[in-house]
Amino acid sequence: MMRINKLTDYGIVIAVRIAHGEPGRLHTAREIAAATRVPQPTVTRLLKQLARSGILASTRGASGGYALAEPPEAISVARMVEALEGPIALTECSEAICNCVLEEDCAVEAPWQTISLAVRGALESVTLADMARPSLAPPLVALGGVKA
Amino acid sequence: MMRINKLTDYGIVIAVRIAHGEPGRLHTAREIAAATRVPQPTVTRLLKQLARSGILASTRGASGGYALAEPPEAISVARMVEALEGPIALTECSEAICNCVLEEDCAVEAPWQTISLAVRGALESVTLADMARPSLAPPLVALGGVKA
DNA sequence: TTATATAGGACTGATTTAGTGCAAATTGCT
DNA sequence: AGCAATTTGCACTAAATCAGTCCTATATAA
Repeated sequence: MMRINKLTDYGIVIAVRIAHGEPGRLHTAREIAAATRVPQPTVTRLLKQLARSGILASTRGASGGYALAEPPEAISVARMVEALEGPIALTECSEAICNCVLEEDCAVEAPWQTISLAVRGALESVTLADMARPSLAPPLVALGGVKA
Repeated sequence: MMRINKLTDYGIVIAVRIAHGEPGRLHTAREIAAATRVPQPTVTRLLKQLARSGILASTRGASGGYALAEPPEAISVARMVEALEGPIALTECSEAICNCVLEEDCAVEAPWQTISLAVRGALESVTLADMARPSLAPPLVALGGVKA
């Protein structure tokens, strides 16, 4: 396991979808729901969240919609993950305040912070542009929905 | 968020606890529960799991208990995480078979695999020995339970 | 044979996550 | 001015996962 949650995954798929279009174009929640097959209320929620954290720019009213607020090269996966599910911290102890009531063995804390930083680095180094451009990555067979 | 679950965290704290003692010594579930303040049934469960995956060696019967099956330098955090919560995969798509029913935008898959590998590398590079030796890490202030 | 431990599984309650729904605010078009 | 399309912001429900417990069987030392 050890996974980011499904909503975050969807959120990124949605952002990738928007990145695919021409830069300035506006995308409505409905359009994206249809294209990604993610249920519309969920799409709506994710778009709001991404807009609130400055990754997407929203335009209200009729013929409104969402567009990227910055070029896709400037948006890291780390930023999207943080926008969608909060600070990247693998254990409770790697966050600011340690609530754990374990013994002094909780000196385990420091290594965890090191690990969290490394993970963060990994997420930081991949951008929305990388995600949107499928086959620049090594031949890893990117077929969705093929079952067996 | 994006965290490993509490049980995995406990499991590692438990392993660290065992690593602290003299190499060959046996530790019972009860002893470890008392030392770590993790409820005993939970400790029992985690010890079993760690033993089954070969990280701990168990001795049954009276005066039995658990010990590390290998030197702490040989046991990576990645291995413990995998023992406790299965393969490290950030999204469903980064596992062997992709079940996602999204559109072809699921080319997102390949970058995720890259990221998963990086994360795995981070977890791989820290060993139980590192975790057990608190202050070799930079001065990151390792105080457990301090609230405000 | 008895007390102490691990082994393995089934079960339950609590927490989190995924998904839905609705009323308000904003804007373009007629 | 009024209507339709669209985002905004919350509140709510159902489902999945997680944390924790318990029970029975097996092994070993004394």
